[in-house]
Amino acid sequence: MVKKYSEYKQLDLTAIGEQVLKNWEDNNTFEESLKLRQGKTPYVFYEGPPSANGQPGIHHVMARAIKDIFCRYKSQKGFYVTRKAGWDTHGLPVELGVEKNLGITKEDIGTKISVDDYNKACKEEVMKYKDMWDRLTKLMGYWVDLENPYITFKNEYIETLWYLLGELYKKGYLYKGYTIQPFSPAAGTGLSSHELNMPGCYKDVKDTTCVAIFKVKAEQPNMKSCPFGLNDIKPEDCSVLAWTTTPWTLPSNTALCVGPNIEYVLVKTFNPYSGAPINVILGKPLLNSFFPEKNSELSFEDYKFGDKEIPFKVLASCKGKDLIGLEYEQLLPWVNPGEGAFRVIGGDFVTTEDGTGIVHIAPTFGADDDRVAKQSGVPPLVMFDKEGKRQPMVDRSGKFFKIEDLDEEFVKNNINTDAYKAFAGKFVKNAYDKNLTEKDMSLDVEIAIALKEEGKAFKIEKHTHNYPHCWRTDKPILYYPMDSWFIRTTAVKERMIGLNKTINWKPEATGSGRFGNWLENLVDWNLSRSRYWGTPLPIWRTEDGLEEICISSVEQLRNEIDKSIEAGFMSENKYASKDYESFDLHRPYIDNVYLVSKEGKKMTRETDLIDVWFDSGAMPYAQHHYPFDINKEQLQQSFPADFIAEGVDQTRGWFFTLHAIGTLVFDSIAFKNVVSNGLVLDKNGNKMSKRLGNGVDPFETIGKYGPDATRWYMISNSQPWENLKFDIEGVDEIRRKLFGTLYNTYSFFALYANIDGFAYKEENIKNEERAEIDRWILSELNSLIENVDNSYADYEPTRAARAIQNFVDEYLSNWYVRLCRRRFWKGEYSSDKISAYQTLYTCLETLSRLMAPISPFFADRLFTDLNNVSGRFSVNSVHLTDFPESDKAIIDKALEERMQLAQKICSMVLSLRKRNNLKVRQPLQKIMIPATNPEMEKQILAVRDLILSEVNIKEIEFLSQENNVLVKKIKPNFKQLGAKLGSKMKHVAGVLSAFTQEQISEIENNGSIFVEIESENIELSISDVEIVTQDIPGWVVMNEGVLTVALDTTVTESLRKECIARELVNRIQNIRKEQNFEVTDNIIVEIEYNSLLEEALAEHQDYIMGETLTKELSLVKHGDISIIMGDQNTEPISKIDIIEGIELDINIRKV
RNA sequence: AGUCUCGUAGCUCAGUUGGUUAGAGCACUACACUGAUAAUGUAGGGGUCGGCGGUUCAAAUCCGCCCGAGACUACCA
Repeated sequence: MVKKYSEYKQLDLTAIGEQVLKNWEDNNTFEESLKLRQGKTPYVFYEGPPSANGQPGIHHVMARAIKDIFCRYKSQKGFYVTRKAGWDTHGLPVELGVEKNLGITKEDIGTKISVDDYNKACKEEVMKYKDMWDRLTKLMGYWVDLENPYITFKNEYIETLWYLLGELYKKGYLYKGYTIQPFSPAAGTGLSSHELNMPGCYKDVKDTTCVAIFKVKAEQPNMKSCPFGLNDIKPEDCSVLAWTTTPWTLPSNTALCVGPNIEYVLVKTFNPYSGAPINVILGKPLLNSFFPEKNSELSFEDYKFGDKEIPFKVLASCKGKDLIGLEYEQLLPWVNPGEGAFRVIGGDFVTTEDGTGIVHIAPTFGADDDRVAKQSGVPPLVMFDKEGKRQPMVDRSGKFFKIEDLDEEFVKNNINTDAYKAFAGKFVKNAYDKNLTEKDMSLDVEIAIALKEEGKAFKIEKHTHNYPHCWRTDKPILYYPMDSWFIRTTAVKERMIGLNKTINWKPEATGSGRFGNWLENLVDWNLSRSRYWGTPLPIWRTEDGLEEICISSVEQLRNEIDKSIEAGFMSENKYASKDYESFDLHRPYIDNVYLVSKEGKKMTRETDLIDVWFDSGAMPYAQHHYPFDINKEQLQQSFPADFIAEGVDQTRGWFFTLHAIGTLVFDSIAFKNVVSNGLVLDKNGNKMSKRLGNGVDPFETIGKYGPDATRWYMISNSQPWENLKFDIEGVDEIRRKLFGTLYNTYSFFALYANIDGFAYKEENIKNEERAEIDRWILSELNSLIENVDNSYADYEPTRAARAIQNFVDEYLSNWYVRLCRRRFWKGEYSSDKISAYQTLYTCLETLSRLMAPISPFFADRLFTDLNNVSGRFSVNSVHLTDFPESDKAIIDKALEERMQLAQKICSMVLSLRKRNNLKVRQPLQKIMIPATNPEMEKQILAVRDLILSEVNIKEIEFLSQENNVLVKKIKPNFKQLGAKLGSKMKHVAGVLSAFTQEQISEIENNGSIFVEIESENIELSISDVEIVTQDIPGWVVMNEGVLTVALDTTVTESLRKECIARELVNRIQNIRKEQNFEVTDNIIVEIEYNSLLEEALAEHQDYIMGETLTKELSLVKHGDISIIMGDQNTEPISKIDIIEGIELDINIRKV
């Protein structure tokens, strides 16, 4: 039995999704697609691991569609594309989720709940929505190996991380330092920026602020001359003004920071609190906020201490960079910070919005401060506690260190006890001191007063500013130096920048801009996190910090523990077994491991966990348990990645950590191509959020519109890296426009191919023997293949999708199928008909292969529906076929151009008909086209028949340009003339627009013409201008660009008869349809007599009968039709209206 | 605050190296077609190309500033 093409009642993309998914599962199609390519060149893809502790959203469909598209595409291109899934399982959100579920806080860990149970809860929490993720992955058609994912909490995974850290340690890239982090003395804990960004944390508070006077030193070893160019002023008579909202940090000041490009002034005035004459330096833009303009006229001689208005005089000005290096005396000489302090340094972040334009730098209490101080080699002000540890001036409870808590030696050598003792032990914020209230005098005030008394304060006032508070205690936080482990990324900064330039970023700007800038401003990677649920830092230290070890494998750990047992620091080795299921590398188990140092001292693990970004950045190696399960050669099979894709928010996340670890450990990029996709917003452009309830449920969308429409919409609507405004109506539009059209085209094909038994068994008809329109659509198809192939290869899925859409709608459906319809149902099974079938079949089959990466389900259905009959491919899925190859020999650009010309002409004629009320069914005699050149005439002639039949016209007449009935219009060829004439362009344009018909003829005939512009003769050649026909008197005319079409609107008697014949055909077809005849049924027709109809029949009877499969056609007198009503065969009489105002009876029955 | 991206019709988007009527689809209105028919075509309205300034004979396009949206990084005297 001949197989039939499946025909469907209607398009149901959801059902297609489900059925095709089932086929894939039944046939293991994904595995097959891999097997098929085994041994071929690998195309390496890395899955950026999602965290399954949150539900997947529609944006995940977006990100995963992009990943899937290129993996499928490359697979079709013959590469071996393995795709290992992964799960990101560590991190704060997991901890917070667990705490919320169990109703506990961090403090309860170890008391209300054992750390053991806590970790168990984390493992469960992190996989909470795994099933949902797996379901979405399958439903949306994302092919990734879910059976063997890498999971970041597995011991094997962690072991690879330790190995990598060990490598970094060996290279000296791992070190302990400190960073300035938000710290809550009230809660005694550091805070993450995440916690700081919780609503309500930033509050307006009123604090005492102080502008301090920093006296310039007499000796200036760094300055060759006075930066202000003044010789008569001694340095020691000058001072620098700096403002602070936290006067308690002033004793820790070690530098002052100016903006290199900001202008500064030296101002002569008096100290408002002492009346002493001084010269102060401050930012010029801020001059008047300290010195009202009017006071510049006050007399210095008349000033008396206590006067409200203080005179001032600007002596000179200079740039900030000129001040760099200026040394000053320590403001509050309590503690000696050592060499290099008390200098003016430069920093980009300095503004002149408030303050003095000069920033007081206390490196221990500000992140910016710390950074610029390090850059300039300025030391922080630190003290040493009893244990010999470096400490800032403030301890962890928020007070200045008590002298008795400090190292005696240090106190003796570096502390001015007399000055410091008055302040030691005081809390820097009253909120930290149980014995104080906000009404009591704050340390800020005390210090400000002390400065005032010493003549070192210029302005003291209350100031309201926004300051972060601890979300748990509601008390202000401090920025505080905290111990941290770092990776010295700055050591390979240049290398990272260099390697980044070899990465293909989509879009390019993210790579060079956002990522590039990030690398330019690279700082060392702070690895430390004070948490529970994460990868532990594998470093053990002796208590004095003099000896340490970095463990880089479980085996090493095992051996070290054995040594430790021998030394008596441990009693048993819980890591003795080689079974990775038998132990756990997480806290708290690992914290119970104590090792022994070379000197025989006990070593304790550094309690920090590492940044979870290290987990994901290490996935290229850890997913394969490198180097324990695979060696370096094997690693190179899957490193670096050819392609990764993730949201643009990963720039500083995953993209960075992949790149950093790749560079640090392997001196290599980690990925060659990266697509960073934008956000998915709601249809109004707002971010989707639970709070707003504007999120789109991916299951609902896929359930309603099917996975293909959803994917296609997301990819085609905007470039992946732009934000997508997700509008469900758009998905429906894709369903209708693209899949609906394609479905209709397929249905059309299937209908007739089934009738004719076309199964693509015949030899391919040679291209040159095919009809013009066949050659055209095949040319367009091959152009499309090339275009789509290039777009995918360039990681431009949107371009590919749009090109396919355009082809399906504009070319295939709206032109090829429309014009070729009758070739499919009319006539014998001739070679022309076979050519039509082969052509349409080829288009559909090729489309299925082109669109397979984007709409994998529909494409597969289309492919298998076709292939089940033709058996052209031996595989049972489009995803097992190769990507189509463009046949250059079939591409005929001239043909494509002239078909476009034909389409344009048709559209113009239809428009003319419309305007003149001449329906298409009314045949008309001719159209006239002025041929601009012989080439154009030739092109049109080649497609003449298509045009004529499409617009129902008998002939085309070409008018030569010399024809003087044409009314023409001339305008300059701007691009060419503009370059030539420059500023005279405007004049010439004006002159040309005023050209008479005679002048236009002159330039046409002579090839050039002289025009006078500003009494200068300029020669214009014919190529400098564009001449178009504007009108043909007596005709209805339309023009578009260079093309002009005129229509002969005369309806002759003969044309009218022909129209009647066509009307009749139309009515008969309608009735056939109404009565549900098969398209192949032959019929007998009887119509009521009418003289006009009779005349029309006389000429067109054969045509009418042929079109409608009528075997007998007769005209019957009015009333006679009813006579045969008694016949069983009879169908009811219908009324038709083919001639204006006359209704005729008609009867149609099957033969 | 800094860095980056984006801003074109009611909506979603095109718009080549600057070149003169700024395009397409959707939606809306009218008409047509009817052997693809729960499809299709044609026509129409609708734009200070975010704003201002500059370069140029010529700017949606190049430059500067500003406004708006978003992301990331910060939160600071």
